[in-house]
Amino acid sequence: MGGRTLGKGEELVRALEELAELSEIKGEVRFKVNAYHKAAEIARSRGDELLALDDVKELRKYPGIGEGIAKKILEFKHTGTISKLEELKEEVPVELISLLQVPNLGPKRAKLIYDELGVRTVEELQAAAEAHRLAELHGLGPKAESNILEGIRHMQSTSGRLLLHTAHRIQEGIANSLRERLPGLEISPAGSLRRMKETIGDIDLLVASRDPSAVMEAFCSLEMVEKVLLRGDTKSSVVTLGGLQVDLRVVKPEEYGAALQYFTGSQAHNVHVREIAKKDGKKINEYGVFRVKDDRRLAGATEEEVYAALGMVCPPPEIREDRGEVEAALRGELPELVERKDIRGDLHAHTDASDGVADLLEMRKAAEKLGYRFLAVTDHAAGLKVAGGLPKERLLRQVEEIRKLNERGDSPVVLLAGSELNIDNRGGLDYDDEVLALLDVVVVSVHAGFKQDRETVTRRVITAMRNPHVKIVAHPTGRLIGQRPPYDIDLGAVMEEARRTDTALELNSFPDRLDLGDENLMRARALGVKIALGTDAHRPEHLDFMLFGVATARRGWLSPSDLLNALEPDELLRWLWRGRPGA
DNA sequence: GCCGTTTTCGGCCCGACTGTTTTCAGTCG
Repeated sequence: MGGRTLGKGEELVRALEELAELSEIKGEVRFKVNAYHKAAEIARSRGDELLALDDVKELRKYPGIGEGIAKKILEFKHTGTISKLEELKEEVPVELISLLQVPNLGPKRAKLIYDELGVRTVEELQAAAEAHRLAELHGLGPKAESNILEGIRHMQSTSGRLLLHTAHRIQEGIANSLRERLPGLEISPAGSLRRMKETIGDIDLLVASRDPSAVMEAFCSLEMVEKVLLRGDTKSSVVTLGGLQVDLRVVKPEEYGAALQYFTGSQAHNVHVREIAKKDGKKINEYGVFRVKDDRRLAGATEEEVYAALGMVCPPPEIREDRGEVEAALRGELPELVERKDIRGDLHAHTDASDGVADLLEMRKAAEKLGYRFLAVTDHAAGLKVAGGLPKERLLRQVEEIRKLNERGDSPVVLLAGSELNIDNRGGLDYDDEVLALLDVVVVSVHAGFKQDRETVTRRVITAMRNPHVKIVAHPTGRLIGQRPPYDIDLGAVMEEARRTDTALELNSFPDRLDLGDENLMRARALGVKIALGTDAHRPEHLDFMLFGVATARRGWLSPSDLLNALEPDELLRWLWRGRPGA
């Protein structure tokens, strides 16, 4: 979406990525390309941190950043660009990067096709392939040409990636159907689904069995299978009725841990782990961990023993992104990640008073079923007419109802009286301070003006945060995964203000939001900003979305102490009332 | 380009598959 500008940190990431990709197309040695990619990854999670530094020595403390890249980062900081990158752009058109998105086409052939045929874009590539001009090139043939065409078609037909929530549901359906046919089957998701990434490309499943053919037979004959793409002895791929690709692999039980480790990834994590193994005279692949000198097998049955054989504790799948977990696992100092059982309540829920479908009692009952101790009722405030925002009088009545319900003392769940207020164009809120002073939890969020410039949006949010009653900023970037990009907001400034004013930022756990996302959560954690998990439930079942909130929190390395949700109701209320007039 | 209680030079992750070769490069996960 046009107007959005990138933050300086994001621009650095893009510059380093372009450096990597253009170098790759140009044919630089792979190791140099890898070094740029690695630096881009470091910048992705800690870009602002890097740009705050002022000398090469400090920058070089980050593993993966050496003299050359440190100088480039400083150059970028001071001039806004990197001369090496500008030189590369002279030699290699930057549009060629888009060709690397085509499956079955990598940097070598992209360069060849550009040099020989002048092809720069996917459209030109398709035309060249259809005219059979690719097959004439040295090193390519008719097969390669049709594979590239197939790749372009695939790219155009698949609208993109699935939401984690959707992929998770499909995976559970498949696993349950297989277990019905093969009782006691050992089956696990692998890949990005097991790492609980916010979107999933295809579903990878792993099975441990001594009878792979029975598993293959059961898998390929599932009702939800539309088409079998390939069926081998230990690996099959199918397309489901919904058009989603599912890969299933079967390994021997003694290899299950190694295979799970291997197929869970991420790629970057595995590369790093294999480096560790190699330096230690060992080798790791999908079949096990081996000692190089005599090929002796050291581990393989469980992931724990696979990592232990390399002197590591087993990092939870959610953090296997090579963002420092490998080093931490070697030191035996992995963070204590939040778990579902640590969550004592939900901090964002709607009832039928605004645009939800269930009343206070029904929502409270759903919270009881989850073993919660509190539930924040945060219906929309007066200003948000489209969502049935509550007029002041209706809100006051709801607060009364909530107080009465709590006084009855017949539920383990304490209801918190709250509101989700809209931040208007000038940072103002729907109700007066006298009304806010009656609420336990004041949540604010942006619901309009998504196209405003960075400074305006940032100022709106920061102005709202300066109201001492305001304790939580909901869905801080406003993105809808796959539908709407984040609005242009300076999150660094918002996080700084959150720390200063003791305001929590939300991790909205609704499946298409997951806002803040993993990388931003890591930034918030580094700054000591508190996070509030809320499902934004509009019906009782939505409270279950907490699963995805917790998973995302884990991907952001959050511990129970980083979350308001791990507090007991009395501790939470103390936090929510701290520093407010009338408290 | 990065990195080093086995190295300041010579390494740098692993295996499978495919298609195009004449022994292997490119791509993928």
